[in-house]
Amino acid sequence: MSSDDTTTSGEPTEASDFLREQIRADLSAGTYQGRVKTRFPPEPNGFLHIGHAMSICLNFGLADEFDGTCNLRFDDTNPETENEEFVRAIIEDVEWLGFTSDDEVYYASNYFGQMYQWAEDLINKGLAYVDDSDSETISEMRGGFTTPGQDSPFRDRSIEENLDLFRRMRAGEFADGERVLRAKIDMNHENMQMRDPVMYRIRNLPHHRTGDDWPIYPNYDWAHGQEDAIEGVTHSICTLEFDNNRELYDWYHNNIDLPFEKPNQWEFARLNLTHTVTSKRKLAQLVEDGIAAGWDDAIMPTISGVRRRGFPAKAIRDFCAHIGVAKSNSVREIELLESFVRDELNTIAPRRSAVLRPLKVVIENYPEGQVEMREAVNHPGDESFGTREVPFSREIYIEQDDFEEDPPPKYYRLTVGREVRLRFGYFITCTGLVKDDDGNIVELRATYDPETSGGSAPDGRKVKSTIHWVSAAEAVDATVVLYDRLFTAEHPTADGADPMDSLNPNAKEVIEGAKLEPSLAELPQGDVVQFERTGYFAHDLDTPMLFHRTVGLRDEWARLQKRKG
RNA sequence: UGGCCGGUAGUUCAAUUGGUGGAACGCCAGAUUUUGAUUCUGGAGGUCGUGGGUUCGAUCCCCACCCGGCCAACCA
Repeated sequence: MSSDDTTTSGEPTEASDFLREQIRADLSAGTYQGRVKTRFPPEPNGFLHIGHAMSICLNFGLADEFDGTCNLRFDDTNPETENEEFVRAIIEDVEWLGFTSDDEVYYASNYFGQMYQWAEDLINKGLAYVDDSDSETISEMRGGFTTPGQDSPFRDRSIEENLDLFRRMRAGEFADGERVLRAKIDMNHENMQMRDPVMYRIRNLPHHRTGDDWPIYPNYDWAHGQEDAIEGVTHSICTLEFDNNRELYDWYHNNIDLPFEKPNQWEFARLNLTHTVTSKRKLAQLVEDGIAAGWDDAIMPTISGVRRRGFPAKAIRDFCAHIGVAKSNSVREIELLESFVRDELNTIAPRRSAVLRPLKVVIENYPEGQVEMREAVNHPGDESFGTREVPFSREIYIEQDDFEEDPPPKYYRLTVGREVRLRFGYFITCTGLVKDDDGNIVELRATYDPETSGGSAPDGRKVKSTIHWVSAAEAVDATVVLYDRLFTAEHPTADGADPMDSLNPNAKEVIEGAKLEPSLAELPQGDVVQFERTGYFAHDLDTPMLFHRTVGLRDEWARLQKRKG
């Protein structure tokens, strides 16, 4: 696999951090004969979330920068939770992020045979034994941080007996949980990971790739480092919480015959975001509880979710490059990610007109039945986007927010007696309003000034604001979904809190009957455009005329209102 | 409670490794603007966790303490 060449664009200066320093040091010292090989090793037990993007960009990015390679490898060692659907989704997400699989995809399950062989080697060296204890007993005998562990009564079995028992485990003679294979290290080690860790457990369960071939499955520590070694990985980069596992990682390597030089494990801080959770278990719960329609619902902080929502892959890559690799636990502000999304979308998204909450305006001095085409620029900052024509007529819709019967101070938009500019249209003056029996404003009356067709008045008079609109008869209807932060708590899991307690009931607002300019009926699904003045919107991947607001525009007026309380 | 990792603007990270601390986002103000957007300019904002020590000089080295994270699954 390799990344496309846009990955490192926008980062002209070579980044420097403890990982890159290390790689440069290894390179100049001639370690691994100048090879650099990394890997991204997801377990296929859920969809990738935004936190994984960091690891993906790091591993593939590093390989790219140092002329190395990066393997996409599925750490599929637990048949209880894994499946093919997750494998497919993960491959799709990695590719979408910009890292194409022009090479093969790797699977830990392909190495079960080799791992088994190495396990027998360890037994033969007297460094592994079969333990008949149940899991509670093993746990109790492991001791605690300040109390030593106790040797299992099965710890000193003969090599022959261990070999026989292990082969029978492999042959499927035992029930789940009946026996395990353990490394024989030190039951009084200060690092708990080293107190005779379990290498294999019995699970009489079909595996999505190996079927019923194996009744025993390797545990993480026994599997991971060996997978790295088999693939010739040089720099095995994982998150901080595996720090304690590094000693074990090394121990295994030091006690088996490696096909390549010993890989090294390095830890960096996982990416956490405010107001979101990045735990597969919690994400799975959102799906199970029906809060999300699926792992790829636009409300989800998964890669597939934010893709549906309209986040550009480049924005995510730039975001990851910007925050870099840290060695301390950190939580990034979701606003920072959004600012990268906004920044990217600002340069690539064509502008369109759409009225989310329509209020009809009848322009009384405009001829009935007449429709004229107005030229609108597709991007005010980039002429190459060209122009398009939008229909204008006597009856239009404007945003409900753009009219106030009793305007607060500094409100520049429409009110009775005030003149504003219609974007790409004329100046109009509101002359009156129509209310229903309940006192709701249902329609506005206005007049337009034909002299202002060019966007300004010949007499030089100014207007304070420009509002967007859509011609009523030609408008197309759409459903628009607005999103707010998923969790109201900044740190939803802080102090052991249940994130579900701070789930934002207003995280999703569905607006039916939005009025869009006609050209939007032809917008390809998946495309993202800017609805002028209201934000960036993605045309849903599956449902036509369903739009997700990717992110809003910066809104000075809203900020002003909020500040006033 | 033992081991390991970490503590630098509001926030998250930098600082070529002993020579009076930078960026981004956020915030504030101004300019431009047919999006209250974009763009541009400027500004506020720091007892480098605390206390000692070494040194001409410490964010950096040493010691102690405080705070946060991870580790006692047959999950990864």
